[in-house]
Amino acid sequence: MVNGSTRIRILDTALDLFGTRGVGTVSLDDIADAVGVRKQTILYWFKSRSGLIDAVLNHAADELLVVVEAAIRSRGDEPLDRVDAVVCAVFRPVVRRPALLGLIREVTRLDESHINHLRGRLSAVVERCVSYLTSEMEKGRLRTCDPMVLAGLLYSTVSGTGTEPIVLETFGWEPNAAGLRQVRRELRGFVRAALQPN
Amino acid sequence: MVNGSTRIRILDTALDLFGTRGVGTVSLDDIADAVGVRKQTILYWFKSRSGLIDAVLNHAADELLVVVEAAIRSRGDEPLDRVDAVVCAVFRPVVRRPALLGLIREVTRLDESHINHLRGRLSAVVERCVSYLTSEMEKGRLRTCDPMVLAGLLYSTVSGTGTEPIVLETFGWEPNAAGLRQVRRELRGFVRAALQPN
DNA sequence: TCACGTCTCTACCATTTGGTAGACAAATCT
DNA sequence: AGATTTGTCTACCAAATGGTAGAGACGTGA
Repeated sequence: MVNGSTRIRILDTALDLFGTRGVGTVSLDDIADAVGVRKQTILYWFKSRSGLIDAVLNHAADELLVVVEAAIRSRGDEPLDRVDAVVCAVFRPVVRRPALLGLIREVTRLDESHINHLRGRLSAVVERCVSYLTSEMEKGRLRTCDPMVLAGLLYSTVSGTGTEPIVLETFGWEPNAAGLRQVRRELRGFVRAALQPN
Repeated sequence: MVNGSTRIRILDTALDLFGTRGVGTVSLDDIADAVGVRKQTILYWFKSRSGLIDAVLNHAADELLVVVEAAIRSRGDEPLDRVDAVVCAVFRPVVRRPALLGLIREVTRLDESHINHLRGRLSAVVERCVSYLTSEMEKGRLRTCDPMVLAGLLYSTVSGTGTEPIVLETFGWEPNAAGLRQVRRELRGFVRAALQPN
């Protein structure tokens, strides 16, 4: 039998745990317990912890790429609308799968090899975004600035907002569906204002 | 003898390691090695790992509070200039002590007790910021929106920019002094544009 | 000099970690 | 049926972890 189900379950569970608690603090036993299987089963499907991490990063990149690619293509010609669509797209996992952005954010804590692995997977979208911003700036339809850094700033804002509910709570935010919609609305307004051509 | 020097050295080193590599992945032995002392010396100065973490969070909060308080008071009346001053103040540690914001960002990964501890230390500044934004919005000198969420967004943007050099590198940024100045300039322009009243 | 508090050390310990070796059952192939 | 592959398990292991117990070096006050 092509029993991929165990493999997938491990991958999904690992993504959730890595993304919410941090890669470094989650042990194979933790993952195994959550899946309902023994640690050795994980080491059967993935040759080592490090191999599992790479696989999970791939898994996450896949999920993110699909979402973003679709959003980039969607909606009309106006750049503010388009960026808005991407922001919404990236924000969706915040609700549906909070661990996803949390995992991407873990890059900083990973070692060189994993970093490069993830970078390789994401570089295509990143370049797309930067060159899109560049061309729209040249047409004067976005506030003129360094498009590369701007892309980084946008990422930081969206990702930070999505991955740090605890920080938002410190600012007085309430973590429920209504609060989340509110955050998304403000986030969109914020980005729109920051990009408006002058 | 009042030999506080060992204690301070432990605190400083722990802050750096916790902030750059993540709290969960740094062991007492790692810290001890970096300080040039044995693990048991750490456990003499701090009653447990958890106690050390709290002490380090205090240490970080102190450092951050001083910087921010000073910036809030400085400069004239114009809110955009004032926010700009705070952004610059928070950005300074990015250059001088990259671990500082990195540690604050670790909140998400900590457990309830440490979260509350840190929250208690930072709540005063946070409230100050939010009420300041509120009053300036009422006067129509800032773009009107939810001041609480806005504060969170600003934090995410600044902190993310400062703590994720690796992400910025993925976007093509080069990590040197000139690059850093460039990032700061763009960051300030970004925030300014986002806050401009309409 | 002697007693005492301060500070760092060596020597352990129980638990947890990533990983290896190989038994065992079920399914698949010949 | 018999042989082989697939998937999960039990039984280990060496290294690292947070933590305890207590020895010894050092200076200070009586």
